[in-house]
Amino acid sequence: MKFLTTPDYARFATPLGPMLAAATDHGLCGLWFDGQRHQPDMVAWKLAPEHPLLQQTALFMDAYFAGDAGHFSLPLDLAGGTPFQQSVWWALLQIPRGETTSYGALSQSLGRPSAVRAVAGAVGRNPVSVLVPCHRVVGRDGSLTGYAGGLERKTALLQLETGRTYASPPVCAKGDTRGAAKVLGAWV
Amino acid sequence: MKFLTTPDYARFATPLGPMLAAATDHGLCGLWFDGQRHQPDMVAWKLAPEHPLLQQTALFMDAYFAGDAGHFSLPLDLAGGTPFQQSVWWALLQIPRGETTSYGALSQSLGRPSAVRAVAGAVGRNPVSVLVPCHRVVGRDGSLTGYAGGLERKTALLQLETGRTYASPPVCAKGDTRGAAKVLGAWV
DNA sequence: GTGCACATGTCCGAAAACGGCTAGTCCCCT
DNA sequence: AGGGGACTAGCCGTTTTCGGACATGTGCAC
Repeated sequence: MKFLTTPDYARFATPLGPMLAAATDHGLCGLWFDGQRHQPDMVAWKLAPEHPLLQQTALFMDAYFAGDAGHFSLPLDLAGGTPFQQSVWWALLQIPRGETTSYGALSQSLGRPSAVRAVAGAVGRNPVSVLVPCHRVVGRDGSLTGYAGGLERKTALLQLETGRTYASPPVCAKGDTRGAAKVLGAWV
Repeated sequence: MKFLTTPDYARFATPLGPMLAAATDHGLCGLWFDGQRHQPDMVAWKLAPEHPLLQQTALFMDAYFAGDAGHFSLPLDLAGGTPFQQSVWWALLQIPRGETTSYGALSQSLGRPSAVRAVAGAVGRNPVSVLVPCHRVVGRDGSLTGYAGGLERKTALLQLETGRTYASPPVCAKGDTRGAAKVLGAWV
């Protein structure tokens, strides 16, 4: 995750915890939860709470978490990332609010049916959380499988969008202590 | 239970409750009571109440439940199912009206004397109820032991065919609460 | 450069569980 | 003795479950 120009950034609060937003001249280039994986290093970034786009973003997120389903029209700058990743991220934008898709279906729609795992990796590195709805991608069997911001947040986001309740993520999935430790490490 | 061509189906009433009949180009491929176990999923089936064979079937069942013992000559399509299952189903057709046989005797006549339990499993998955007389197979000691459409219906069918009265099935056989719950769930 | 780890899905083989059973045993009760 | 009920161990095709092997682009540590 590298940016051509040094982004401006700002922080704001949400019901799911503080978020960090970043913008370049071309648009919003990042939106991360605190403690999220794959965060940028922010070297030489400029704090700019009064940046118009960042303020719009904060306002929009307020509305979003209030349940407002309005269409968002903030300019996005997804130039950071490989061509493959970008194609995945743009594809994510096609998933309508309230719906979910699977990693397999997503990679099929990208014309790379067998690159499921690569797609999953790209989804996980989506720089603009929530707005680029990587949380709408779930396992073929409906299981949530993972989220860079933590499964709790993925659950909450889907619940907010669909109105349905989702099973809370297991503390230790399938006896995989390694994974559980990671999840805990990110949160405790 | 899978069919090569998507069957046509129709529903009609009987004294033992509504039935669902299904037919392919080759003949009658299914006849189920409402709530019967091992029902097909009916994906992409076509409702066709005017289908000649289905109408014949309904008429025949009317006559059957009226006590008419006439020989039936509807074409059957028993192609769904494994070779083993098909051999069992065809063997069932050899049991004359008014008679019963046992699972053990049936498996002996099939040349698999020790495959009693497997035969029982196949009998239970007979797709064409009543016409393929799986209800004429009882336990070695005369007990009715089971019926996918519910023991009440098995009792009624045998009573109709033999004129004899059968002991009504116990609400809770041999203290097996699990089984009893299933039966209740299917019927209530 | 090399190797490894990933927010997975599909496929395939092996193993286990599951029945619309039965015959044999053991016990208890006439 | 003899009959009936509870319990057990085999029986075997089918279904379900489980585990491993593959495929893939990328970032990161050596």
